[in-house]
Amino acid sequence: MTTAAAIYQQLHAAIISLELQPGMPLQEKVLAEEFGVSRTPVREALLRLAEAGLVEIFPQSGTFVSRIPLSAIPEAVVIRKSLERTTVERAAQVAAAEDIARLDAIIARQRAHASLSDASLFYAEDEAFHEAISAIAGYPGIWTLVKTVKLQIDRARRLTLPVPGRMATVTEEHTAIRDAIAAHDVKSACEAMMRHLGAVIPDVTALRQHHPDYFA
Amino acid sequence: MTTAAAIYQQLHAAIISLELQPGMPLQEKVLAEEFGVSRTPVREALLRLAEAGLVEIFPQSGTFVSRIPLSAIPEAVVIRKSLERTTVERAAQVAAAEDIARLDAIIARQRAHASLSDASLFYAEDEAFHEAISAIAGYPGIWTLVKTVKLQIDRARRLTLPVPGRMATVTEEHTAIRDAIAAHDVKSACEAMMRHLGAVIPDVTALRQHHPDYFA
DNA sequence: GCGTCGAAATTGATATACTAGTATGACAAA
DNA sequence: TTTGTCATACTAGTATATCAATTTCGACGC
Repeated sequence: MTTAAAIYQQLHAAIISLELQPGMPLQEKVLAEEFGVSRTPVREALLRLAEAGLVEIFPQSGTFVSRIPLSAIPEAVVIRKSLERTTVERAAQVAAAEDIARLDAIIARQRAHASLSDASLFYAEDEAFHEAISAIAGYPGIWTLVKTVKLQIDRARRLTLPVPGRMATVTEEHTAIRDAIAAHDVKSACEAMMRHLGAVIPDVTALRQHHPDYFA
Repeated sequence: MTTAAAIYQQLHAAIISLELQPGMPLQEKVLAEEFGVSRTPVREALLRLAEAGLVEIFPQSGTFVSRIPLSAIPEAVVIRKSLERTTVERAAQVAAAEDIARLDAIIARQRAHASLSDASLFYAEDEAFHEAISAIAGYPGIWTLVKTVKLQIDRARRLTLPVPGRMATVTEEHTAIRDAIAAHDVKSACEAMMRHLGAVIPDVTALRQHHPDYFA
């Protein structure tokens, strides 16, 4: 992998995890020194991050970690629902036994991580579940698209307090989706997915009070 | 606008219009000389094009105009249908009189361009129509997303022979969508849009015969 | 308090050079 | 003839130094 790609990944992860706070300045020169490389790969990484909406570049002025665009979050949720409705409906139509087995394996790992309260591993399996449904539907590119769209939602969610028992709730919702797919019940698969995605919308107003300068 | 952005736009247009043929090599050095700039802005433009899937960069080897990924086109159509179903349904719910007027204005211009057989202006208004629906629905970002997804579809369509009377057909389909939105008839608005988008799928097998080396 | 000027800072772009993979073709060996 | 190896040329990736263009911001004078 190239140096630029590595820097992109590191900055990407740091911004998503809020390790780099929204609004924080990012200077090419400083980053280049920190990473021990020249400005060139740093620039490439920042340009890609700007396209993803994770940093904002103001020419001849400065580069900053983007503030979370609260106004765009409802639209992002709508887009995600639209796309994942498509994948789950198709998956419910075409899923084979081995596909269900894959989903079961993911849910099982999720349960294990939930019982150990390992949020990071749990989150990874959550993503794997949705990605698997996209793959089962035969539309793997849709998950790629969803990932880019859900970026800002995830950042906002990181700011919400962890709700006790939420991992268990998510696992139950996943199980409901899995059951509907296994039963080839398109309608209830769709409904279960909509319930699941509807529950993930962060409480915008509360966030704004606690972290006023994190949002645009 | 920056030099890099200008170069990006020029290359983007040239690739979409097939002026730059799929598979054609693009050398940073050569492009830099042609545009009369240094390698840096050319690189930035190529990197953005690579993210959009319009060029393929093979490190330490070469950069090429991407071949059209025929296998990805069905998925792109599914994604577009999914997203535009969402916008048209919402638009049918919330459209005001002035919104309908905007659609009418676009359709009127389209009719004019069709009667003069000006394909390029007609195409621009076609895009404006879908963009307007996205805006009316309150989800302008969805059109941005659709634009990126439909890139490869558009390239493939450029290779198909112009069908006589297609402009008239498209205008009729747009009118049907407009009427359903004006009537706040969500169901038939959706159906009209699906008919419209279903008619745009290029004939993949025929293309492959005529331009075998344009596809991946 | 307000407007203006100018220095400092930052990204944008250039030029050059070097590194490290990759493709190519010639050539030798089987 | 086929196969494997090697030398070569070529390309993108990175480094470095420098200048340009623009914005930011504080000092200064009014």
